[in-house]
Amino acid sequence: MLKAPRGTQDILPPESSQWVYLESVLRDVCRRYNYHEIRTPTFEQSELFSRTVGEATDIVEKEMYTFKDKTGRDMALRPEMTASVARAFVEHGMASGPLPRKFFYMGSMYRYERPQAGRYREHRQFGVEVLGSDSPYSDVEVIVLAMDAAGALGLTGTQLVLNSIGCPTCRAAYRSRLIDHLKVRVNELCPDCQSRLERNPLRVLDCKKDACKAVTSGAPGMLDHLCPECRLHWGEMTRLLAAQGIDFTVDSSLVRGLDYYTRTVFELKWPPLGAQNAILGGGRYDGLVEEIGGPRVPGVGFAMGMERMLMALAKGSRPIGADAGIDVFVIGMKGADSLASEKAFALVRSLRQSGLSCEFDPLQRSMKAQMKQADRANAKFVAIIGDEEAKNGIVTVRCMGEGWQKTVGLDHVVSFVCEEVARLGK
RNA sequence: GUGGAUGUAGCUCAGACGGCUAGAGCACCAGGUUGUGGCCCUGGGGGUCGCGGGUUCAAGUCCCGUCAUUCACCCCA
Repeated sequence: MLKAPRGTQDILPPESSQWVYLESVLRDVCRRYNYHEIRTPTFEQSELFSRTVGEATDIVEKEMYTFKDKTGRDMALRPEMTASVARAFVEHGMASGPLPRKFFYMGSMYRYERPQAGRYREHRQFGVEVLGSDSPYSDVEVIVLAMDAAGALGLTGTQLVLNSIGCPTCRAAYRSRLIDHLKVRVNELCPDCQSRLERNPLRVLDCKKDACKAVTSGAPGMLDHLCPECRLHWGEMTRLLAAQGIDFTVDSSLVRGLDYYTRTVFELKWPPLGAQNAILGGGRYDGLVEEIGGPRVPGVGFAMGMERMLMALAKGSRPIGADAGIDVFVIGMKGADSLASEKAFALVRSLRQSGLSCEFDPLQRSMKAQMKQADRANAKFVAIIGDEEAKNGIVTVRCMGEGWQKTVGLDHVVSFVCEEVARLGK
């Protein structure tokens, strides 16, 4: 049997309505923050990601879905969105327009990983990007946007974790200092960390192995080695966050897995989710636009794992997205001729054109069977047209909730039902 | 990529030591009411027991492989 590829999933009704709900809440938050939607291609030249995300990162090294197109160009399904947004920003000369530009996006990302709960090969992200502002206010704006989005969705119990990884200059200095410190006891580190030592020493800091923790416990912290500019930015940003009443914890071991980050990095965690408990993550990327050949334009943003958010909402606070029922179910009884059925079908269309949600049974089953469907569809009203009604130009209207029914002339049944639906709605 | 657990109907699950036509609840369809839902009763449809090998007179049950899901590592959203 044919199955959906590993790590992918079908989103079926009624769960799909939860996605619609999630998307609508996020869009409304973005409207209030004046962020505008950007849509970019699902695949890009592979080079875009190897240059920005980083040649030596797991994402580029072993998780990208790459392929050659018919002319032999190296392409990749996008593993993340920030590089694409930056590319579009440069390609369309937005740097010479008003700055900053503020974008949001929603879409599928692709990474060849071992699937587990909260981690998929195709997953959907919502995210925002601000390009053209190096102000700590922008860092704080995207963070409070994230917090407000979580709040608007009713998610409680999240933890905001922050760190600064400095700029290329102070990070390089810190890096060699850290390597020097770790080298002294290199043989006490786990094999993973030994190989990480030269490639990505910051990662050694958040290794969970006790042996490594012992070695790193006295290690210097990045925050103590920021250059004056980075230290100022960090200080301002944390001060502004605190002034907004945002609780956060500083975690000097927080390192993001993409090379383009500078200064601020953060994650919003929701512990009950288990191993994959970061609902969203992001940070500042002041060198990214330049890296892809654009001007010096700073940026900051985050990405939210939408599946993870839905998992958290389902597991936590309150259920969402219950589908409301339909307004009217029209029953057309199959009689000696098809007159009643056809009149019923015409009525369905009129009701729909008038703005009501309406359903009928194309299989023209028995009255009982159709009543059952109406009940299952959670219909407020049932309109019945059988031989008698068709002949006399009338319709029997039944209110499912209140139990009554009456006959109404076919020519004013639409307005009658509209009024009744409005009455129930109050 | 590494390790553990799991895989029987659309869904949730039963199927002691291998042994007749593989079951239940829910869902679905029909009938009980010749034109009236929710409750109830009766009946019905639906399963290559994830897939492929092997052991055996006999495999849903045991063995191997494989695919998928899941938990953790890793990584990240």
